[in-house]
Order: sequence, then structure tokens, then C-alpha cells
Amino acid sequence: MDPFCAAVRSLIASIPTGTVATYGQIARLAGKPRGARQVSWVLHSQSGKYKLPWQRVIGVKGRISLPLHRGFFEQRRLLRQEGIDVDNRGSVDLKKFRWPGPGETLPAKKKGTGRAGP
DNA sequence: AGTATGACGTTTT
DNA sequence: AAAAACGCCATAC
Repeated sequence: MDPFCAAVRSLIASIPTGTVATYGQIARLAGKPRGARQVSWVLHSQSGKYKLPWQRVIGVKGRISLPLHRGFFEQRRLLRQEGIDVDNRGSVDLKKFRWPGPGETLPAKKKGTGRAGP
């Protein structure tokens, strides 16, 4: 098994309820800065098998990436069910719901403050 | 082996 | 600011 997949599963499983993360962020933390698409692949491939909270992973713009004819509505419903505010277009306010929140501890990985620099 | 594809992200119009 | 083009990288065929 690829360590990348394991890292992705672990990271996604560690996303707290009520928060969301982006594909690129997960990919970066998993060690593949350009592996955002592969994160999505791990999700739609193994989410059901490993019971992962796939709904907490969205695009970098805070927008649900699923096409309307796929699980878009289901993801929107699940996120709202967790208390995350999602508008009808599938947009989430990353400033409020992004994981890790400002000042929260990251699973041991560099990446300074991650926020507004000096 | 080579091409097409996608639950992405960054850069350029 | 919004949209299109381009770049990535593992699968599918």
C-alpha cells in the first residue's frame, strides 16, 4: 500500500467535525505538494471502504468540487448536518471553517504560520 | 505504449 | 473579478 494513501486517510480521518480542509492542503501534508488530484482519487476510491469523512474535503476556493450530477447535494447536506454553513452554490467560508484553524496544532509538519506572513 | 480523464491548483487573459 | 488555459499525476482504456 502506498504510504501516501495511508497518510491521506489518516489526515482526513483527523479532520475535526465542523471543519473542512482542501485537497491541496491534504496533499501537501501527505508529502505530495502536487498531489491534490490523487487525494481526490483516494477519496472516491476508498472513502466508503474506510468510512472516511470525505465531505470535509473541498476545493481550494472553498467550493464543493463535485459535479452537480454526482454527490454534490449529498455533500452539501452532510456538511450542513455538521453545522457548516454552505450556500446553495456549494461555497463554504474557509475563514471560519478551515482546518486547521488559526493557531491550532498541525500534525507535526513545518509550514510556518500558514497565514498572513510577516 | 500512448491517449484520455478528473472530487485540483496556479497562472494568464 | 471572472473565465480560460496550462500544468500535475495516478487511473482507465
